[in-house]
Amino acid sequence: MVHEISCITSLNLSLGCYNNPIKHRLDPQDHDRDRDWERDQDKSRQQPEKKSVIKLDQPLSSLILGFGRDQDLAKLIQQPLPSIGSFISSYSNSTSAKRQMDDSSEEVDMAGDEFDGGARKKLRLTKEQSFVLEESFKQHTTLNPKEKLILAKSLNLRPRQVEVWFQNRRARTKLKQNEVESASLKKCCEALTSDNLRLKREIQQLKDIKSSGLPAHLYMQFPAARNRIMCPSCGRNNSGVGDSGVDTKKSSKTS
DNA sequence: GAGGTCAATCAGTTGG
DNA sequence: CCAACTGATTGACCTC
Repeated sequence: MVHEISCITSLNLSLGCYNNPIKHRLDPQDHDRDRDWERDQDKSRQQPEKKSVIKLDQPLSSLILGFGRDQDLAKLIQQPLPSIGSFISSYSNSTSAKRQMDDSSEEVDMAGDEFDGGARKKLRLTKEQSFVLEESFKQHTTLNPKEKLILAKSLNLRPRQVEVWFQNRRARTKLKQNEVESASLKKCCEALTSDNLRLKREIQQLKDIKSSGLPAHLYMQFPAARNRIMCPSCGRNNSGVGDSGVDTKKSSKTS
């Protein structure tokens, strides 16, 4: 399988997001936390990048190799892969996103054009960034501070963004899991309800037969009396309940 | 109190 | 156009 990822990095904003003039409600703690990181990034933010096409026979396979905790993550920043070097997330709006897809050959300097008209633009992680985050998440659903920093640095993201990604990922994984669980519980409940209904009908049927005055050896030939009933909790099959409601299999054993 | 996670929510983007 | 997805924020709570 060949993954072809087109990176129109000239259209991406190389982490200029930190100057976002209208980034509202920024957590002051996060700001402090990320300040040092931003200073580091300022240096590497300058070089404009050209469009590059990355072909991955095995998508970033070298990254998957043993994502241990710190040491393995540390390998990320040492990766010579061009894709790692060009992990540049972008703030996109519908127009810029379209431009990225439709007009990929044209170089547009977006560095000073992150927000037009005061509209908030949303960061979209690149495929590569998402991929690495996903792989990392598969290994560990939480990050320690060191891992967070390493991952952030390797992906050209703020530590806070990595943190938020993991938070959201955990929340949404849990949500999906709950949906699956509730669906299966609903199915189970429906099955039990219909089973309960059937059993009630059978009991009524047996009562009717019994009240008709037929001898036991005759009415036991009716389906309702012969049916084997499976206990939903233990999964054991019980013989049809007679008028006493006693498990006939058990009673025959004991007698 | 610092630093972490989680739940709830908002809001921009995307795809049908 | 709308539902789904997803990045981001906020506040509550927990642990050390």
